[in-house]
Amino acid sequence: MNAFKAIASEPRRRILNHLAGGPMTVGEIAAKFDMAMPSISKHLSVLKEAGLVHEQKRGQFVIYSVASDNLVNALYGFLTPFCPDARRITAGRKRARKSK
Amino acid sequence: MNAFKAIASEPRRRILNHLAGGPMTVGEIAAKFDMAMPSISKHLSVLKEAGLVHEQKRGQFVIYSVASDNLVNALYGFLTPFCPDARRITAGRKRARKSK
DNA sequence: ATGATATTTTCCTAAGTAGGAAAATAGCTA
DNA sequence: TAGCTATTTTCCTACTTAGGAAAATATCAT
Repeated sequence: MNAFKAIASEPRRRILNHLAGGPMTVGEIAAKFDMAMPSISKHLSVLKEAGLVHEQKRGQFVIYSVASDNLVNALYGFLTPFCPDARRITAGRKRARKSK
Repeated sequence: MNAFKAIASEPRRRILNHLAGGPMTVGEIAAKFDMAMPSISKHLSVLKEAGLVHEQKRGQFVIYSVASDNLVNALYGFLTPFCPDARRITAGRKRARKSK
């Protein structure tokens, strides 16, 4: 159950949540976070290892997407409205989507 | 959301699961795990900090119990039947209860 | 092939964590 | 009080992780 370790990290939870806005490339994700791309890439590989995201190569790009079929993800999505911290992250995502 | 970090550790998930059998003292818990009592005690304090267990002092004993009102715990309980690893842990608990 | 862009890998350092042993604390009982 | 038991705290070592910089890889466009 690596998924628990994967979501134990706040940066990864934020990435996962940002990714919930739809499939996107590593660069698009990195642009939204104050973190170097290699670090983002490593977090993504942890999430992939845990089965929480899917990866699809498109030319030079790698498109990541939430593994919505994953039960843990589903539960986390369900949990979000109830947890202050998770809610804060979600609020940030909505803000980001609007301002785009 | 320290709960995620708390359940990211397999020993803590096992402790939590063992504790689901009912309230018990640190010694009773430690007896079931191949780990020194101080280590168990520290794991319990992490779980308590995360709000996943309750603590009640009874003389020289400290009785711990699952914080069943905690949403994360509830979700973990729900998740158990679906996850191979979680199921293995649960099986261990049932075995332990029967052999008592 | 050359150059440009996207991503990952490698290597490093700083920080966090797990677990044990021994000491400290708390509370019971005589 | 002293002695006993239960638990926690402190201190230590080994291991893991996060994150950045630089190098390597992959793919596209010329």
